Amino acid sequence: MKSPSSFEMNVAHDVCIDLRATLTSGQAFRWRESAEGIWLGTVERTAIALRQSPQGAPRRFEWQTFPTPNQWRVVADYLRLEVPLEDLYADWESVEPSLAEATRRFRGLRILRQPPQECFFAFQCATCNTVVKIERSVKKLAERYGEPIETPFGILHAFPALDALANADEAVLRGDLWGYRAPRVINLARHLLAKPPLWLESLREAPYLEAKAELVALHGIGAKIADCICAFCLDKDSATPVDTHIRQITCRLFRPDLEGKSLTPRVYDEIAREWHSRFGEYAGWAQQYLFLAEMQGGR
DNA sequence: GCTTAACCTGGACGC
DNA sequence: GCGTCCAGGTTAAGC
Repeated sequence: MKSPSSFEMNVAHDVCIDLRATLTSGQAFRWRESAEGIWLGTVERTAIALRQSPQGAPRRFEWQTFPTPNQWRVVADYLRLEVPLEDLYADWESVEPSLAEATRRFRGLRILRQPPQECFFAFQCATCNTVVKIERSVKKLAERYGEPIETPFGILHAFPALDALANADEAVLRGDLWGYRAPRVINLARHLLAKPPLWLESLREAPYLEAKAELVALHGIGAKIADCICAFCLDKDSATPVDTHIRQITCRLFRPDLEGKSLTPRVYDEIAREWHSRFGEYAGWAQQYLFLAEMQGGR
């Protein structure tokens, strides 16, 4: 691995962001931190290096892109820097004081605008799985089928193209920790190939419920995965994926009456409506703070 | 409209 | 060392 000093980092000022919280909050699975405290990841065919500076400061960070340098738009778009986070905190805390502790702890946590295809397939892996294993599976998938991207830190891999996934070997995928999800990935890639080009991307323009309905119509995608895709790559800021953790948080904070009830479609919708009625247009962002607090416990 | 079982697999846990 | 359980769900069948 070459020294990271062989290139120059740009500096972004006056931006409310916490890179660690954002990149490790369970929305994206392929970011890794180098020994120098630089976060490395890819967006389509661009590799990105990010570093919080100075250590822990939430209003300034360093960045660079590879192989084409200085692609600020790619970075700003991915991190959704256009969203005025600090205005949202005030709104949320006025309606729900219980959020104040999480917004203080994870100040600068942002929802990402990921490449839709990577987000779509990464969350196929999330069913009955652990975050550590999801990360490992998605990494293996990219390394096996994705295009290499050269960086000063070594080779990173773009997320695989649709036709590579459609033609993937099921036995190989199963061996790469995808297990019973392997045939689902291949079938979904073939379904997407049969759609008009950029169909997934076009859902960014659709209203939330319409986009979700399109996703749920695909075999293998239920309400939770559809909401993850809507929230983490399709700009649906009010989408609130209801998983086992969110269900527990909701019962504890807002709806003790739902304790012990199965997560049927009716209960799922009821929980989602609860978050939307409290936090409105950016309910998915508010939810992410309490989700991360839950995942990290009292640390 | 709800419950249940099946679907891979690795790590945590109890014994 | 071994057995059991569980983990960011989805689907289909049975009631």
